[in-house]
Amino acid sequence: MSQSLRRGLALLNALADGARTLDQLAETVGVHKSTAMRLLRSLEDEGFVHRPDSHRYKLGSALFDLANRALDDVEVREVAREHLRELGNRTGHTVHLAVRERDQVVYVDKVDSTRPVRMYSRIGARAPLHCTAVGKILMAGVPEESRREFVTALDRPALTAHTLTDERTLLEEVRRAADENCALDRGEHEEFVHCLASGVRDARGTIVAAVSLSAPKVLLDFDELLGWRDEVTATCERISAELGWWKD
Amino acid sequence: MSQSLRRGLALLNALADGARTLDQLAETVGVHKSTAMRLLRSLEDEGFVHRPDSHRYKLGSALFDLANRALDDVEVREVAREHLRELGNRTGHTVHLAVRERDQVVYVDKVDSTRPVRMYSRIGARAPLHCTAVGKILMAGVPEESRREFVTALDRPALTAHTLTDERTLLEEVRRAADENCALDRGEHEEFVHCLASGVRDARGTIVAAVSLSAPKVLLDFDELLGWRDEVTATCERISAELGWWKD
DNA sequence: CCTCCAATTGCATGTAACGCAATGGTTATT
DNA sequence: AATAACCATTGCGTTACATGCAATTGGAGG
Repeated sequence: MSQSLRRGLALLNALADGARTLDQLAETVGVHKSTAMRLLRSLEDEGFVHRPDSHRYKLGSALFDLANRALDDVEVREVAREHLRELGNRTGHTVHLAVRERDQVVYVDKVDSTRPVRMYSRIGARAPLHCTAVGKILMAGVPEESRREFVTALDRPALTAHTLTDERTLLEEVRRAADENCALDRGEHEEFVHCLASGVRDARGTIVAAVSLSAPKVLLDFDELLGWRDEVTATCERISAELGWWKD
Repeated sequence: MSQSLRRGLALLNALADGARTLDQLAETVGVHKSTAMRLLRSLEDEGFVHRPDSHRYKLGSALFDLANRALDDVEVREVAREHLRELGNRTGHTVHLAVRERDQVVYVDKVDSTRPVRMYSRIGARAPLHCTAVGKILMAGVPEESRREFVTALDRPALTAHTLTDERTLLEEVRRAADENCALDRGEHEEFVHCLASGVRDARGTIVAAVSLSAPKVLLDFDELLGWRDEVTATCERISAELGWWKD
């Protein structure tokens, strides 16, 4: 179904990690190079692909444009921006804003750490729900009646030695996240990084985003991280308030 | 050629200004709704489209991801980042980093003005070459032998009363931009905004990007703008130096 | 319970996309 | 300078794929 569209998208994905030549692209996508060329031509006409010179293909600006317009569409982002910056300044650590998309976390904004040792992350990056602090918060936002089912259905691969793969334990963590509006990731996603997250609610009380503070363990030990807890939840409450939510 | 791919991309464009329903989308791209649905399904599978609920389609996170990875690929961006920030802090006005893509300017980074009156712009946005300061600089980067031809071939619509539509005048401006590494836009793109730009060179001496300072005329009169000229060119020289260029 | 609106599926048709192989242009190699 | 290697591009014949239609399902609201 929509073979050529899928192939076109595959080409874009292939281009995501740098410029490629036609043959390489044809190869990685698994089509004849003439086919690849015709697809690329369409992509180029629409500005999704750019050719700096005749035998190199790169991603084009239509993509930047689209993505940034789409990010504008994430209303919470604009509201949160200033608050995230402030949290970043106060703590000096990396701050993320994340939303849920199906069974994944999507980072929609971030404030970089001011410390020399920075984590690598990128707006638009995605991560699993089960092993991230933001993920736990966002799962806590799933209506209680379907939450169990949702968590059960989730793929829960162990990404580090600390990843919670057990359904019961994870459900318990999510419940706690829901109660306390605070969740943790103790190196469950990346061995040497831990995070603390809290949720943002809109006017209807639905959790629409999560804010997290992350740092390499070498820079910030666990107790210090917990020490920022109230700052993080307060930030979320301020954002929620701007979105029209009143804490009952 | 690649009809379905083109249609798929058209769907993405249609989604760029907000969530839409299936029928609306089918309508705007001019296909039967069953066709639209099948295309959307492919887009959704690949994460380019997201359905928050069953009858709304939005742009998906694959797009954010792709775009931000592509932006990482613009090497000059990373190098420039800090310098732009500094220029922004020093001047308090909006700073843009732009590259050329065919016959357009693409903004790849920006630092927002600290003033209450902000201009609206967005990373990934595109603009014409002939009526922007960055555009003139980037055209100055076109090799001299083909420059005339390039400028001539350009569409030069008048966007404001001040837009230079005349080929000779524009060529002259571009030549001056090349000589002085400085170009101006006196409300030629947006009536009430003026800009000053300068170029960034890579190790081979090629102009790979332009840095501009923009402000609404009400905030900054023309002489004040010119007063920042040396700051802007110095910023570009620092960036160029980091890219391995030595001024001869 | 019925109505309305939007999403979805099955099916028959024809076109649009495909792979192939040959050509043309540019850059490296001897 | 000649040749090899690489990459992009085009014409062509074939068929798989995408399409529009019309009927069906599913949900929201009265």
